[in-house]
Amino acid sequence: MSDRIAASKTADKGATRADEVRLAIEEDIFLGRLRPGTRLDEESLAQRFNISRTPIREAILQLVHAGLVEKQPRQGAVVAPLKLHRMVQMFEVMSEIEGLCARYAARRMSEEEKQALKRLHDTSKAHMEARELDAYYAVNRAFHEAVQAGSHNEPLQEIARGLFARLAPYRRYQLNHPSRVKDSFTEHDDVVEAILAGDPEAAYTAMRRHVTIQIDIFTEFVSIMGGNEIQ
Amino acid sequence: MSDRIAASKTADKGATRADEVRLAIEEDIFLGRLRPGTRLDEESLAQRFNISRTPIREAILQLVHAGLVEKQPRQGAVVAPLKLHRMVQMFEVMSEIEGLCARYAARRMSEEEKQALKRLHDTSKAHMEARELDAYYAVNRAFHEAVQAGSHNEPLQEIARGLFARLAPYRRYQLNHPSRVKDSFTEHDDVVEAILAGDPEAAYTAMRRHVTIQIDIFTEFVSIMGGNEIQ
DNA sequence: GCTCCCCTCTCTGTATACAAGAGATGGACA
DNA sequence: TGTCCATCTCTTGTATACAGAGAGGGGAGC
Repeated sequence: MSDRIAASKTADKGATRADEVRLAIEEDIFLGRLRPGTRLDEESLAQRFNISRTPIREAILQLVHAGLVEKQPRQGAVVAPLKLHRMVQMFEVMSEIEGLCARYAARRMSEEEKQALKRLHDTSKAHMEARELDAYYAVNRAFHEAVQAGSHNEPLQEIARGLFARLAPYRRYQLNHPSRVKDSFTEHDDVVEAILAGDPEAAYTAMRRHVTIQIDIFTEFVSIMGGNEIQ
Repeated sequence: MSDRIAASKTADKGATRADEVRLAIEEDIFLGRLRPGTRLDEESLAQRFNISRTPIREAILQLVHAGLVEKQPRQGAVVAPLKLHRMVQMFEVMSEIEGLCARYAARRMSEEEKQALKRLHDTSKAHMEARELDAYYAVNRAFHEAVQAGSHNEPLQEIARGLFARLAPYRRYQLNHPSRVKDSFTEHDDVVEAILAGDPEAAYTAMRRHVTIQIDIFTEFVSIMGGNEIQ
């Protein structure tokens, strides 16, 4: 399994082993190979990546501060087992943060940025109509990132990215919902229209509603699954 | 200088050396003993705290992820030298985040929390009238933290704390401004009134304005100092 | 005299060895 | 048979040793 590092896409020149390990574990969490609650044993990880425990520890620390992993002194690290009420709170914040991004984007996006956003949106329409779920999901993410970048506020983007990363492990449950893709597209439509028109409040409202709806879907999913801790 | 760790206030049972070092460096940054741009040499720090480089490295990593320190692979760590435009962006986000906290607080604070907030506010009034600047500053921080806690949204509080930590090194410039304390108190007054009355939008507006004013003061300070990078 | 290249030296990144705490396990006693 | 305590083991935290990358200085060439 030590080929994992070599397989890492981001072979940055200056990157350290710790960075590579972090990316690999991050991906494992995102893709569900490492599920919330899973113990991260330093020694096993060291063997898996064929390196010493030192860079493993650094990688885990980075993940702890990204909120993806929890760690108690002398008691090891586990993939963050999100409590339901905390997830709802995170979605709540996410809706405000993304709404804020949209508001700023409506005011600050250049004409080029607006056209790029429009193109992304059109691409997603094609994927929707072709029922290409994975592709739609990918473009959906790019769409949100474009709006975040359009805010022209780096700290805000960092916050949005951080929240997205922490919610990502759970997001895969969402687009399975029947007709969700079509609704999602319609909501995006409102956002794009408001941003292109340069209407900050409409953009804020549209984006905030779009993300808020995800909370409903998520809680619905959870109520079906039962339990107040998702593992 | 190795007594620094022993002198640490938070002698938590489970805390590691790395945590203690992090707290110590954090305090140095907040109090201006370590100024933005200062190089953090692992070996010197290890000698200063009389421990090995390993926990020092972990502490630095934690500070990097808190945004207080910047680090390039193989080129060491420096206390984050904030660019002016980034600082303004951070204040911009901070005003929205704190406004959001106030909005939620107006809806969600219990009667006990509201009374505690009122008491804090009364205390700060006493300090203002007695012209006790440091005491006012301390209570001011407690006031903001109380509102944040009143939001009953942990991720939101974490974001607010993170931004506060990153802005703290520069905040000391602010309350020196003539009559700032009195204005600050008046603005707090509006916030308290709105929260006690349970008026979310008024609370949001009042808090947002309170923080936004700090941007003006800050940019004024910078324009006096000149330069677009603060060291 | 200036510039460019190479060497050296310092500091970071990684490996490995050691220490210490937390949980598990087994035995003894009630 | 159940519970409590001691010990033991396993994992994490820390120290130290080693390796390798960058930066800086000195010398050679132009």
